[in-house]
Amino acid sequence: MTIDEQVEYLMQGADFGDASIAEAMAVELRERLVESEKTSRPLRVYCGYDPTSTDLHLGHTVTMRKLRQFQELGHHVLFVVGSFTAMIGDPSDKDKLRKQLTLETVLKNGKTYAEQAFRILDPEKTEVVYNHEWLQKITFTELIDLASNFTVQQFLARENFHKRYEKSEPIYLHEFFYAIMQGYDAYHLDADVQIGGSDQLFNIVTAARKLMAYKGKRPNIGIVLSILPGTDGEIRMSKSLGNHIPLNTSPEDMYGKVMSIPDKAMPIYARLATEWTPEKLHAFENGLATNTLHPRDAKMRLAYGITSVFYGEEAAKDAQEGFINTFQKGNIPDEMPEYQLTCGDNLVDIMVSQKMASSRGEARRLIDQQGVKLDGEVVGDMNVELKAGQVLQVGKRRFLRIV
RNA sequence: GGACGGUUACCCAAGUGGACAACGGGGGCUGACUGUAAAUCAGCUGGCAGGCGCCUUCGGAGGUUCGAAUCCUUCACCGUCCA
Repeated sequence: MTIDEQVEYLMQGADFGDASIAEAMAVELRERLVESEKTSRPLRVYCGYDPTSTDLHLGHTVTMRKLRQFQELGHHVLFVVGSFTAMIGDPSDKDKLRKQLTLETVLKNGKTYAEQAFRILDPEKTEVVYNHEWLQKITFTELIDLASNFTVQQFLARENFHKRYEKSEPIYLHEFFYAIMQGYDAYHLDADVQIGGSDQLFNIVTAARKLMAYKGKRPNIGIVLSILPGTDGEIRMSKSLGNHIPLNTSPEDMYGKVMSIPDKAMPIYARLATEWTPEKLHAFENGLATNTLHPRDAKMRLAYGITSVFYGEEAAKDAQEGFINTFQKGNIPDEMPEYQLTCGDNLVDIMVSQKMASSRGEARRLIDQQGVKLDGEVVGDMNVELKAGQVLQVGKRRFLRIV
């Protein structure tokens, strides 16, 4: 790739919310790539992850994939586990205060984080570091020195603080330190580039650059990426909102979940969650925009693309075939859980015990709503006799073979 | 330390003595339709129960009342402001 192509590739999916910042960052990135090539010094690319939970989802992989792109181009990645910052709680992604965690929890979570991250990152070119190792040692004197570079107004200008301030909601003093800590990470690690979601714009571009400059280092370049929306297509993907696509799931489930996103979310998923090249991406977007690509086929391509990243081509293909067979043709899937019928079992009980309904009331409701089928026939009577060999279907996607 | 406000189901949010298992929205589920688990439309969404019956729920614990999410007491947590 030429340098210009590299810049395009690396800036793909970026969203600074302001064209002039985007332009400035692209220019700086270009300069540094040129420099790196000349001196054969790989760039140090930093992204921090606060391990507040253990299960990664597709949203977390957006920045990881960006790191991966840098690795492909020969650069060095610093995977920072926010072992200290997670204890403070980043105010960026919420308009509410996040609860603080213990170091023990954070370290444990961090470990599983890094493990899952290596599905995407190249371990050879990744350095995993924990920021409590240096942040914990900062003295009050140093902190005051750092803090004196910022004004309260700068922080209040930031949207999420501003909103809370307007609504008279609490803003804790320690939340201001979060940005300073993140900036200190970049300084401490000699980062050339820092990756983050667009909620990190302030931390990366304002705080870190300012702090690095103050400490006599060259400010890092920020690459601020769009936020991946959840399966609802609206709000950022998050486990607590229940709109996430987990990494630890089956290929079928991942494929299906991608198929369930709204049509309008397809372009952003393609941009942020696939490994597609800029050309492939453009073709996809153009196809959708000009209606030459059928939305259903587009989404299938997307689901396939995303699933194959995590499970490989084979599994993605199987998942796709299963999807076509079951949902498009309405056939019964090849594989499904089995249930050993015993004398006296009735339908409602089985549905509950096999987790096809969360309560007997719900099971009845599903039957009433004609959502339950036996061998393809709608069940009208909840006292039907079950026989071995039958296939029980609840809704569109829950199946059980009676044995 | 003082003044005031809050705590409702998965989430947001109504409800200020009875008709409240609790408005509305989101989410989830089911159905119709379709282009897919998209969009749209309709229904469902505490538990138990083969009828309209019972049980648990509105921060916790007590109390008043025939009757409370609603009133009183007290405790806990959260918040804003003043000092």
